[in-house]
Amino acid sequence: MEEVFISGFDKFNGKEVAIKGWVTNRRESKTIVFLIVRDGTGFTQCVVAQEKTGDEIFSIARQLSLETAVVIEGVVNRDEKQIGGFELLVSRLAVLSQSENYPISNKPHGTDYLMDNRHLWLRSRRQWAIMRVRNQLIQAIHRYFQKNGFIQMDAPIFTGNACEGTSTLFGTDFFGQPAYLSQSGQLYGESMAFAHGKIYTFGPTFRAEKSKTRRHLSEFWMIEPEMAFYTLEDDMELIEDFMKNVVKDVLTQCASELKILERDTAYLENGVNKPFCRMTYSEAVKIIRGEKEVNGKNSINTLENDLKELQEKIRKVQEEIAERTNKTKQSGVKQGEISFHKSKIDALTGELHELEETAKNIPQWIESAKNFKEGGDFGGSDETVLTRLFDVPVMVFNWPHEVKAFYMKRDEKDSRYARGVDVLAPEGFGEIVGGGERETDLNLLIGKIRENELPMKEFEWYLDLRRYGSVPHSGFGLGLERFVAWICGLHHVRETIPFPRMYGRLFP
RNA sequence: UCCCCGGUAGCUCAAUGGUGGAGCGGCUGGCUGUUAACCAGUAGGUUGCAGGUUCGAGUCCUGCCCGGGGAGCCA
Repeated sequence: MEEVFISGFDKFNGKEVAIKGWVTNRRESKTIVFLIVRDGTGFTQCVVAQEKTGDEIFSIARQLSLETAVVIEGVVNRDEKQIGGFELLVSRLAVLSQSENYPISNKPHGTDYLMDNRHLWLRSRRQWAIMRVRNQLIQAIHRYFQKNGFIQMDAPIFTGNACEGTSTLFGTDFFGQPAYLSQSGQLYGESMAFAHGKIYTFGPTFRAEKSKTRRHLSEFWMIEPEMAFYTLEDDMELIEDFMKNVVKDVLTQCASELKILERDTAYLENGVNKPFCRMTYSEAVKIIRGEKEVNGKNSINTLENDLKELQEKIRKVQEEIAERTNKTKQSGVKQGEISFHKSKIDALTGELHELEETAKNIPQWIESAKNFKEGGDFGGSDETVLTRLFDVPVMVFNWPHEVKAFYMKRDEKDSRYARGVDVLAPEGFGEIVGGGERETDLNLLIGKIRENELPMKEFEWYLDLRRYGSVPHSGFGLGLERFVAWICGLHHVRETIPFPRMYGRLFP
């Protein structure tokens, strides 16, 4: 008997095989039991018919509880209606390990509950699909850089100084001296690029801000390429080519996972096929404020329309809830129907809360957009306002130098600006890449370090890069989890990493 | 740190200041090639914690804890 994986069923149609896995769902009737079994590589329906297996195996199948580990033998049968396109007609079945009262059912759960059970939640279908997309994206990133002559060289995680001097860092004790968990490998990346030309780091990064938003984690993975002899323009070319390639890679390799996630891939395909939008910070500010139109669309009007549409949607959802509530109260309604309406109402209530939350925010976003002061950094809402007008990622470059890190190169044509670039993903996902050209002038750098009141001594090694063969160079940082969230169309980055570490969450 | 919302059965949610409910899940039985299966029965509660107002508090007030969303900060 050949032992196979569910992912390889297509090679065994009509043949008898064995699989090992876990029962994720069971539907039973008098003479037939349907099991949904997962083996890590996929999910499949196993059909246990009493007349085929005999009474003993059939009665075992009837009593299988969720997440019981099993070994099953049966014939692979093509059936397009089933998940994965196949099912297994069971001939024999044995329990490897019984599971009782599994905490996660096929019914809706709240996020807090699911996060408390993250170690088990990872088994469920959506989470399984997300992790496979994450894996594919990581592989695609490595493939891209390795193919294009980049060397992976990782930066240290313990650092003696607060790199950019801005973020709140996690403090720790390094054999008696204060040390911090790295918030960026940026400065180390530069020195490695001067040794190897083109490098990238790929590692964990830590931020201690008490941020509670859908875009923040305390511990996340960042990819930071750094290239010698690259200008800002070269950097932007690379970012776009890189993003197009890895997104395309994931779209083709993870089509079935994205289908499980019910991801509408239109914007992702745009990202692959259409050129990204590029604009200067000053242009972006005009657009955000509504002073400049994009393809006939004005930011403020667009938002106001969004709000109207949202309010209309809220009204409809409220109506539907009222309607369904009425139906459950009418006499002579069957239990099943009541139950059906109940679950619909619960889902709608959740949807309503989210819609109301957004509706509450939009007026604030409009205000903030109208009153945006030139010279400031974009907030999350400004990013949404701007990207709402585009169906491709937007690259904003030449930022006011005050809002960017001290190492960002000053624009030679206009010293108010620094040669930084942020890439904003469409569909409200916001900034997923931040990068730019680095300052090459030793004295300008020293001035910036003083201006930011950073400890000069700690940066001496970094300044050496300008003393010994300083050349133009650029790089960028990509937030892996934000990228995964965009590709999967997820509401929150916490689902993009196996065990998220965020404000208020250290377990499991 | 600040602003808004929430905390009721294992889970998801109801309950004009007046006897705490439903669905799911569990258990028992029944029915059907089922797709979050269905039907009947059954068990299940210190309403986040502490105090206050009231004849009476899940509901009102104060403080605290926890969670969600947003601001700030950022990828």
